[in-house]
Amino acid sequence: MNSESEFIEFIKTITDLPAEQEDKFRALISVKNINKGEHFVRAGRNSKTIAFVKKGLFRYYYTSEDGVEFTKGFFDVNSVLSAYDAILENSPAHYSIEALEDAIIEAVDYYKFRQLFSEDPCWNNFLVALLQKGYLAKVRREREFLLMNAEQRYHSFLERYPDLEKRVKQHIIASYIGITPESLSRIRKK
Amino acid sequence: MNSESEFIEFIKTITDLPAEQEDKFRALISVKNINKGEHFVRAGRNSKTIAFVKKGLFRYYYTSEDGVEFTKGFFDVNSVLSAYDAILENSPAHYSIEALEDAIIEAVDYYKFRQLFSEDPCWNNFLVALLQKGYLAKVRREREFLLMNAEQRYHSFLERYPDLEKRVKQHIIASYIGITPESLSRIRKK
DNA sequence: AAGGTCTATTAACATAGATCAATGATCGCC
DNA sequence: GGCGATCATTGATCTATGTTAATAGACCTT
Repeated sequence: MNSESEFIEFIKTITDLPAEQEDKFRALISVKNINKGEHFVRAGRNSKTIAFVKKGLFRYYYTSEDGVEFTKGFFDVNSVLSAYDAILENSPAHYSIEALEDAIIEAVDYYKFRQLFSEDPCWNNFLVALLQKGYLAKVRREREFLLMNAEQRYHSFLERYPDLEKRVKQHIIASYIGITPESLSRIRKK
Repeated sequence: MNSESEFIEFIKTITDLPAEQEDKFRALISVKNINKGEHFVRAGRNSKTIAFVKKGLFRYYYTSEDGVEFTKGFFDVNSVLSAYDAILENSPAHYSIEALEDAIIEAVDYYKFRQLFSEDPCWNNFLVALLQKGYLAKVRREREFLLMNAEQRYHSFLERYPDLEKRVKQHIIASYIGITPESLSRIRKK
């Protein structure tokens, strides 16, 4: 009997997964704990792993030259993590991925995963679905930066991530919205 | 003898294209002229066409509630145009796509194109490549909005689109950077 | 070439959000 | 349960960019 994999369950919600491919994929998975404050990816390092979040919460963030952090996004349970652009370009990641809560992930080496691609079209289907989701999220975010002021972006954050306001510190939310913690404090007072 | 298609040549630079698929795809293409100022996609309308730019220059732009335009991006010769998020969601486009110069495109109905997908994996390869490119562009742009001020974003624009400064009006460049034409004028004076 | 319509520049003022600094509130830890 | 460290709030300024408005230049069109 095989061990359970939530990653595989997740993939099955997106595409048909032949039993053979399922087994091959399962062999690539290793389960890892990441404690709050630890990193899955660090800016400046090459990365070659993708992972599925079984438990916990992550954020992606940039660090500017003068050390200020800017949060790109939040990834809760049932998300796929990766420094995908860095993997594709085989270059150091521009950003870091940090656990905001104690987490458990299922990690897979991208290059080993990539080898499955030519064996069955299900993987391309899966990748297309992931990319489309990521693309839609970025398009939405771009629209927000172009069209909205800080207060509107805060409300958009609340709508999109209704439970994160309690789970995430103010200064991290502020860095997601693109303002200072002081400004966010003032906006919230209203 | 078949007519030339730059769209097909472009696809061949990305993936192997079996002769049978090439013929089927060619049958879907219709060549169209779009004059400067005319639209390929209009915000608020459903769209179901993708197109390849043979000649000319396009921009994607949002229009805010109070009628102000914000340019998402520029698409020169050898680019693929589509309101892809709107097509995926089968919903009205949030943005418009306008010709900034007299243009010639090769247009293809997305749903007819989509029917080819199950016939050969080359189409998924092609789609993954397009999505990755789009995704990388959005990631870069998000980073710029989070980390850079207006002047830095202007210089980033100049690096990325070296020849567009001459071809595109100031107020459109300003709307891409996310500032007013007046502010851009001041930045350029330096 | 004159007139009209876009487009770009410039200046004066307004404002959102940043910065700096001080004070309070929370939270983990011995 | 107290103490230091982190985090949030608040107030006083500062600055980048927006707004408004006026002018000047560019580009058509007849």
